[in-house]
Amino acid sequence: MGLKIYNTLTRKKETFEPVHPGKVGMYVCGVTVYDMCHIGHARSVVLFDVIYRYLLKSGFQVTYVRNFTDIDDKIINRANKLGENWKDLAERFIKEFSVDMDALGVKRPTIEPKATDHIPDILSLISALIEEAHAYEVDGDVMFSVSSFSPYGKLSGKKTEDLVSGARVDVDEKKKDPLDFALWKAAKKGEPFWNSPWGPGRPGWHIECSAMSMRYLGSSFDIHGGGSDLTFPHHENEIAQSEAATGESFVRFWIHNGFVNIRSEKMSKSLGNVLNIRDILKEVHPEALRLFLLSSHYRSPLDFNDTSIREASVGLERMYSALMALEELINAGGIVNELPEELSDLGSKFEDAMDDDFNTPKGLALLFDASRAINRIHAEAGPNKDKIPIKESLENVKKTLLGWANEVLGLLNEAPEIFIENARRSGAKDLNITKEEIERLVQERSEARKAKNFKLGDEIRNRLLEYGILIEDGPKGSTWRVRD
RNA sequence: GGCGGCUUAGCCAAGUGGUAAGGCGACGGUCUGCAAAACCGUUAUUCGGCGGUUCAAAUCCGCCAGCCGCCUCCA
Repeated sequence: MGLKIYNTLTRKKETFEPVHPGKVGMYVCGVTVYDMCHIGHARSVVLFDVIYRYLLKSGFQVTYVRNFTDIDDKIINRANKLGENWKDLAERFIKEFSVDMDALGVKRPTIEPKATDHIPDILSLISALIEEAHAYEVDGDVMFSVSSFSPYGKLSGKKTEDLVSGARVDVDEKKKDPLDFALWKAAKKGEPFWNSPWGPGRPGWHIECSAMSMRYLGSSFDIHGGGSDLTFPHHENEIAQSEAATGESFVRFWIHNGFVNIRSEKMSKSLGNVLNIRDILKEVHPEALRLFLLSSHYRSPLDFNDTSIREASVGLERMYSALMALEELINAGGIVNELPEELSDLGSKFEDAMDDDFNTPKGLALLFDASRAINRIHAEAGPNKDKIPIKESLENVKKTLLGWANEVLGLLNEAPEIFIENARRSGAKDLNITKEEIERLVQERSEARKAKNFKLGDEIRNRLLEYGILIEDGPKGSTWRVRD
């Protein structure tokens, strides 16, 4: 069928064909490292992680570049405020970022370049732009001349006339045109700087991404991604800088993800509702967060609230529970030759879903369909081997299921029985009763029940319930879990 | 003001011309001493409203209503 991707540049789904057959160059705007990462960052990173994983699974040789912006006004301001060296601050948050990404099960990109490691690339790119009269120097600053690049606005769909009349563009004495933007900023007193042909200073925000992406992927590459807010001005400016400098088409496919809202409100520092990844993961399993982030289409807005994240956790448990049932069926082995459609077609249907602009909600629906089919076999077969498919085909189902759920979506990494056990016991440390005491009471109740003393058994069950402990009686005896 | 997007069951959410995926919840059932958990089943004659195009529309076009994003640092 072939991969189709919605391209912001053309506003259409287009068939994906890389510049060099079999190889993909992908650049995604990373984070400015001045604070902890929030759930909005998580959405973007997880989306492109899934895209990266899918391209790899499709057989492409992928060079995936995700940068760190480690020099910027926000970093300098924060460092000054905290009395910390700006470089130390940036390094500190790069480490924190990596901790969060590892926790989220995000695959490391091929290259994670830092802006400050690429000053020579940035300088030569700026020099080229000045030579071609696409940029000019004023008092140690270098500005890009927007009017020198006629396609300006092609990504965001903006017309330069509209932008000029929109009164929100800063008027700056140094700019020949209000739309011009800084490529190089002259250092103010006490600010970090690098030497340049225009004096000491530091790179503007947009130029670093042009420099780093072209450094690793060439002047024309396949995919560039980021949050939808970066479309303008950041990505628009990247196109202008890069294409003005090289005369080549910069990027084939622009992919932008939608925003995460918090309880129907925009997440912002002023509203005080910014949710850090670190804090969320104290309450929520990382895979549940991934499932949540992938449960609606990547371009749609996504609302984070107690219900939505709870649903994701429950859904994940459902998948693990089916995986456990599948493993039991494999161990039992059977004689049935055919598989239900939900299991035999899983691979090709999942691929179709992903090929259709990375339709992860549809993919998840297929995984739930497969889960139900597995559970149905499990429930109907019982101990009868004549109702269970043969071992080999069940093993193929598991391979396919994990091939997509695990390799591509980054879910179902754990052994199911361990996952389910942990999910049941999570939060036990916050209770007013020790684990040993719980175990003792459960044991006491089991003995009472064995003696048909159900009155005492129920009494103990109620007592434990007051502590927030639920008893579950199964064929292998009684177990307990923390009530939600 | 300019540009773009969205509106599908109680809630979340796929579906861009061929007659409504999936999840949560709710309800019914299996299991159980009774529960719980798990599992199974049921749950939109209809896609914001009104017109139009078509053999056929949630899907295309027009108008109206409501919501949202970007235009300024932002994933």
